[in-house]
Amino acid sequence: MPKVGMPAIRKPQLIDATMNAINDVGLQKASVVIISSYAGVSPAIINHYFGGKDGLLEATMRSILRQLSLGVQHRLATCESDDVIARIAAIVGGNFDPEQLAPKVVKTWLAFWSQAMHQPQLFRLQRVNEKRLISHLLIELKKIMPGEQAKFVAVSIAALIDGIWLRGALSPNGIDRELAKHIIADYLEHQLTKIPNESLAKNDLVARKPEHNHDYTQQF
Amino acid sequence: MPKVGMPAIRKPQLIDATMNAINDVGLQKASVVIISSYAGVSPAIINHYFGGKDGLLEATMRSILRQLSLGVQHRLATCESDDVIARIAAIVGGNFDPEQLAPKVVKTWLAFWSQAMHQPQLFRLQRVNEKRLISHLLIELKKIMPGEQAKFVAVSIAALIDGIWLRGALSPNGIDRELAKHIIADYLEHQLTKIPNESLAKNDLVARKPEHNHDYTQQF
DNA sequence: ATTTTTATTAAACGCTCATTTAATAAAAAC
DNA sequence: GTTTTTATTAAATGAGCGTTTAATAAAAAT
Repeated sequence: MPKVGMPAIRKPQLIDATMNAINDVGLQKASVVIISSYAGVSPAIINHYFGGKDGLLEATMRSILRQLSLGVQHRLATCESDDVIARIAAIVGGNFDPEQLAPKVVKTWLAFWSQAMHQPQLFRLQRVNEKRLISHLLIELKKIMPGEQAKFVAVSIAALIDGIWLRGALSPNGIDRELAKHIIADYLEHQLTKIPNESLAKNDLVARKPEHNHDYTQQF
Repeated sequence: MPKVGMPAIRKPQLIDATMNAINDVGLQKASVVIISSYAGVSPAIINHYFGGKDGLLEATMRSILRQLSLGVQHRLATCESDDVIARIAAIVGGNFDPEQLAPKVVKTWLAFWSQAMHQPQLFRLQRVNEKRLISHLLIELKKIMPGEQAKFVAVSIAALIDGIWLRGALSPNGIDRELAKHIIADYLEHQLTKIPNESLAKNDLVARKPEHNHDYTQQF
């Protein structure tokens, strides 16, 4: 008994309609009537495919997160595994992918970001995404600097990504991809001059003089 | 005919109730019934004092923004006007003031941040606040580095502030004030080593080798 | 060819929302 | 001390919400 429903069109169609509705009227006013009218179908069909409005919203967020993840993966795949700087640029570039910067995606992102604080399922998705970004950065940074510094730099770069993204989201001009990459590349370049000498020897990842006792990656 | 209504308690009381309601149930579910019950008054009184729910929300955001502005002003007032690093630390410190980091303030902030994209009045408030931060930073940075670099550093620090703030807002551990200050101080320290020599002479603010032709402060 | 399952909708349902109305009581003005 | 203004509420109002129901038609399975 095969379980594939014929119209595999409906789900993506409704997810896209959700983003367009949020783009136009905001999450607060994006009712099932409005969303389904964007998709040209009946409101009741949202329950049929997603079990309710909440299910549709969660699926929409998942869709955006998956797209982001794929973008980063693709870019990483084109880098040599020992070219750390290129790989960090790939991670950053993936987060500033044109598709991620489309107004409807940006507005949907931000809506969910604020919504996540009061909806456990969205909150979990958000956290997974945050941790993955930090984790990707840490893997690369630890190849070239002590663990403590790597954590510090990872949370700093993550903050820069989110901060530039957030500021751009509310700017009439949108997000300037090239400026974003420039700021972060510049930051990384400066941090590289700070690597203690003995860490440049292979396999030496011991942190020296840890100024904080924090686990930065837990903090964020 | 004096115009001062007696209960000047009501407005702040309702604004505080609004933040508490948003903290507990989120903006989406913070109805006038819920908010007014937090304040222990009738829902109708919101219309009396604020002309409607929108007026109350705008007043709440104004209240938070004014508090932020005052915090920065106070800290700046305790700095010598030529101690640029201390003054930037004051601006950063004001943005990470304990009062601004209270959960109810953080959640209200974030709710408005996402709401602002679809509500012109909130959007304007948001923009004014963003521009003021950049402006404060620029005034200080221009004292010690070329204009182009100052703009670049200003938007970078602003992005760090917002990014750290945003990431912390969604972290179970909240925002780590000291780590935030450390990251930004560290960033600034590195930028200071990059100042071209002739700019260290007094009154020389000419930008050299502008790599971008952007006006960064417009971009954000 | 008949049955069963899936896709879809229009309409109804019950609920909650923000706002208005009408009324009352206290305060201020005169 | 009477009038006017202000503060406050309970109740009514009407619109909009997400979801359910009942019905239909198409597709798949038998």
